[in-house]
Formats: sequence, structure tokens, C-alpha cells
Amino acid sequence: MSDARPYPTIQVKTELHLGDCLDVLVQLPENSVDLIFTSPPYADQRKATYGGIHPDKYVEWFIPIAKEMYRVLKPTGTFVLNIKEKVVDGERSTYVLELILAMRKLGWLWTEELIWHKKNCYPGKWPNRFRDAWERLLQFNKHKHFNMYQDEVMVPMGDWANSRLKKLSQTDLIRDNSKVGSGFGKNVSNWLNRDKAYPTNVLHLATECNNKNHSAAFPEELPEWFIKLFTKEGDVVLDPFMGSGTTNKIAQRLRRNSIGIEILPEYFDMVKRQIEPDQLFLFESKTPYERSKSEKANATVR
Amino acid sequence: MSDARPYPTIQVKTELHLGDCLDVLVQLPENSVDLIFTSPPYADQRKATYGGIHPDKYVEWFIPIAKEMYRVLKPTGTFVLNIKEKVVDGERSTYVLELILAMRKLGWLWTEELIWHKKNCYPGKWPNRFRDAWERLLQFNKHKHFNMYQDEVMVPMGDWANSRLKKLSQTDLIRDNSKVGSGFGKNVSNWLNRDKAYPTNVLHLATECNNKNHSAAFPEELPEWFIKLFTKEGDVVLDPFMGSGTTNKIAQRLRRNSIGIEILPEYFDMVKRQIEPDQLFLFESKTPYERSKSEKANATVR
DNA sequence: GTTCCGCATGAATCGATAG
DNA sequence: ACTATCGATTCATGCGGAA
Repeated sequence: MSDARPYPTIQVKTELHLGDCLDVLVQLPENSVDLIFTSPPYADQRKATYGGIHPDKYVEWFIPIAKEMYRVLKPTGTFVLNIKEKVVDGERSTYVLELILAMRKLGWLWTEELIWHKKNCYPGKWPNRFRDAWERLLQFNKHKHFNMYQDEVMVPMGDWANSRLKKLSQTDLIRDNSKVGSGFGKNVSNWLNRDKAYPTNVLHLATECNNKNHSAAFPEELPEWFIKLFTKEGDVVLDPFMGSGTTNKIAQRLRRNSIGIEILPEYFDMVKRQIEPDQLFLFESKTPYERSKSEKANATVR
Repeated sequence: MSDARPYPTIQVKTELHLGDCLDVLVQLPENSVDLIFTSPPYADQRKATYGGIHPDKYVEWFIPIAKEMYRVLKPTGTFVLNIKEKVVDGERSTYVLELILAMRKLGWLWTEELIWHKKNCYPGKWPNRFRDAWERLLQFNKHKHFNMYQDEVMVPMGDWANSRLKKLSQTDLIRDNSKVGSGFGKNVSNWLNRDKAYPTNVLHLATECNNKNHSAAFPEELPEWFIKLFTKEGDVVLDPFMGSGTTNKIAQRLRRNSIGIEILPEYFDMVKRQIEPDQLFLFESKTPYERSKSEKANATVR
């Protein structure tokens, strides 16, 4: 190979499945995915496009899927669930709370709840509540120790840093020295020429919906942040409710392998046109693996 | 009376109770409070000052208190609970989720969950999580219809969407009008040329370090926002876990009657020195009402 | 009176060490 | 094994004193 680049480009694969989420999940190999990032249909929220799951049935519907996701995720992997409960009869529904409790019974660890603070949410007015400007990003893991690449998502520091960086070595050096006589070398190097800080568990992103064709698209920054944080190049990202394919497109751009599952042909076809063809693997119907429920066998692999 | 002012100043009363929260609550009359705003000791979090409740016992401990709060709140009143679960063994504790479910069984409606996005959160770095920059503000009500004075908490327009609205008026407006025949375009034009907007359910405030004497003071803006939103002058505000008395001090400043309950004499004494004396009513010990558990009877009422 | 700069300090959490 | 204590880590804010 006459590749002059110092680091060879990793060839990644994007695998798109047309079909029911659970049907496809059961066929994926266990311990094979590094990150699951998804935004499932909210209860009764998108009736027009998906079936619409009644709030009372939501946990019941989701648990078998959660079980399969647990199986396919690597022990060091992470599952991030973007969800928000809807208002029913003047009250917030409790199905998300119940879902967290139910998932813990399956063995999932509820590691953290991050907040997506939406910068520009839609204007509107109700007599008994204000505009909803946030959604949950529930982080689940199989084990207490998982892969996390915090340096990949650092953010610029506040303005105060400008003035502080000048004199910083004086005070911080002393403060660190006063406690222990040793180890200050490392501490100082942490702070010298520092212009970035680690982020918090609140993501302040715009509500930007580039994909007008899908009713529930999140901004690209959202999957991007989690893909950078929880995977490295060549890892595998899964979105079992692909929708307009934002997660998969970002995964491809960041050189991660990805798997997307979508039940509606319209979205499936739309996404497949937007993925680089030479990296695309399509499973438009029921056969790449052994299938029990179907006798059709016409997989299309490009 | 030779009061020349167009609106007479309402004389408000601040009632401070020294004692256990539950013991005092049972003596308060039913349907007498317009807003309960409080921040109870988080599980195991203020061990040094308060006892510290084990996460597993938290719901059990809180439920009797929630029951009494339900009794004393007016049908049109609101209960706002500021709380956040701690991390236990690498996982977020679930006692807050369980608390919400348990409170609904008592009859409370879980109307909304607002977010306090903390501008300056606690620093630190851990291998598996980022800094925690938000807390829950759980809104509970007795009935679907409650008092809410939204106009009192409007924010300057620039804070959220000047640019967004200009865009809306040109692109989204046209798109939405063509898509759905609804009158959304008209609604948007209502928002233009206005200098104030309704806020969202995310409050972006700093944590104040003003109150050196109490370990867990929230910023004054927090109770202020809810007092303005859910009460009017002359109404009654209750904080059953008074602490440094921020809620009561703000209530007094905003001309609301208020009741504060505190179990630690240090905080009780500190607060009582900071309240305008001519409006102060003290119940430093066990008698203003009938007491079953105590024989002491030395109430101090000024 | 302003503005600037230094400084202490938080509803924290992890991992290691000690009982 | 399981619990309690301790040191290390980190960043935005408001205060007070100085220019």
C-alpha cells in the first residue's frame, strides 16, 4: 500500500437494518457494541408516524428491548437513553421513573442522568406550566468500570481563566505544597497553559432539527458528544431506533462502525441514501442471520 | 389613618418554630398554606450538621412529612421540593424516583419537574462522571387547578430568543404555515416586538456562598422565583426545613406571611435575628398548641 | 465611586487504607 | 467481606482590599 499518511484511515462499516427493533436485536451477537445511543418513540407522542405506545404500557414494551441491549453491549460499553415523559392529564407521566427502576432489576446500573438543556425551545404558553426546555439523557452501564474518554469533550474555560493563568503557578503551587510535600510537579503540569475544562452533566445545546422529514430528530451535537465520550475510532455504535439516522451519520463521520435499526421504510431509504455507499451494509429484510419468524430470505448486501 | 399611599402596606407575619418538622406540622391548621418551598436534608449529605438519613430509609422517613404537608396546603396551593440524589457505589440512588411514586400514592399530583442548572457547581474530576451541575425542583399539587401568576416571573427577551424569533419570522413561520394550516404564524408574531418573555422550566442560577453559617443555602433567586410565581402578597409560605431561613427572609421582603420550622437552635437563633422584629412570632418550644409528647410549656410569643 | 485582582470555598465523588 | 475515614482532584463565583 502506498499510503503516505502517518495514520492509516480506518475503514468503518455502517450496517442498516430494516425491521422491528426487537427482531433485529436478537440476531446481533452478544458483547459486540461499545455504545448504544438512542431516542425511542416517546409514549403516545408520535402517533402519526409510529404506533404510539400508551404511557401505561411503555415499561412493559421497553423491557424486552432493554434486555437484548444488555446482551449485545460489551461489558465496558455504555447505553445512553434520550427520553422525556409527556404530560398526561396535567401531570408528568411516571413511566420514565418506572423504566429506570425496572431496568435496574434487569441488571443495568443507572450510572448518571445528564440533562439536555435546550437553548431555543419553541415559544408557547400554557396556564399551568412553562415551556419544556430540557430532556433526560439516562446513562446505563453493565459494570462500574466502563470506557470513558473525558479529554475528547473538554470545553473552553470561563473568562476568569485569562487573568488567573498569569499568576496561577504561585498560589496553586503553594496550596498543593502545603498539604503534601511531594507530587506537586504533576499538579502544576495539570494547570499550566490550561485553557479547557471538563464539562458538567448539563449539555446546553440548541434544539436544531435539520431533518425536517423526521418528527423527532435531535441536534447532531448530541450523539457527537456521547460518541466522542464513550467510544474511540473503530468502535461500534448502535441506534435501535434510527429514525433519520443522525447517530449513524455522525458515527460514520467520526470513523466509528455503526448499526442502525428502523422499522419504517421511508426513513430507512432516506438514511441509506445519505451514508457513504462504500461503507454501507444493508439488511433490508429478514435473512442475514437465522430467522425463526420469517421464511423470506432476500437480504441485500452491497 | 393618614396613609397617602394608594395601596396600603400589607402587614405580614413571620412565624418561626423551633422543633422537629413533623411535630410542628401536625399542629398547623389544614388548608392554610399557599406555597411550601423547601430543601430537605438530602440523604446522608449533611451528616455533620443534621443526622443524615440513609438512602434506603429516605422515602420511609419523608412520607409522614409529605402527608402532613398535603393536609396543611390549600387546595389551590403548590409544593416545590428541591432535591438531588447522591451517588452510591458508582450509581445514582433511586430514592428520589421512589419518593415521587410514593407521593403520588398519597394523592399528590406530580405536576412538573423543573431544573436548577447551577452556574458554578462543585469542582472535581472522576474517572466515570462529570461534575454535577443540576438539581431537581419537583412541583406537586393537590389539584389540577392551582394558583400560578406567570406574569410575575417574566424575563427580558434577550435572554433567550431574539435571534431565534427573527429566524422564525422568516423561515419557520412560512414553512409551518404551509405545512399545517394552523394559526401558528399569528402566534409567533405575537412574540415579536415584545421585551419580556415567559421563562422555561430550566432555571439557570448560581449557587451563592453568602450564607457561611449554613452548609446548604440555595441562592435567594430560587425561593424568590417560586414565591412570585405561586403566591401573591399576603399569602402564606411554609418552609418545614428552614435552615438559614432564605425562604422566610425572601417571603418577608415580598410581603408574604411565612412559617419556618427548624430543628437546630443555632440556625433558629440566627434566622430570628434577621427577621424584622415587629413581624416576628416565635414558637421556641413545645406549647403554642396542644402537645402530646411533651409536658414543657414555655412558649415565647412576641 | 469604579475596576481590577487575589482568594476562599462549595448539598461532590473516587480509590485507597484502616478497622 | 464490609464499613468508615481520608486525601486528591477541580472550577466558577462573590467577597474584600488595592489601584
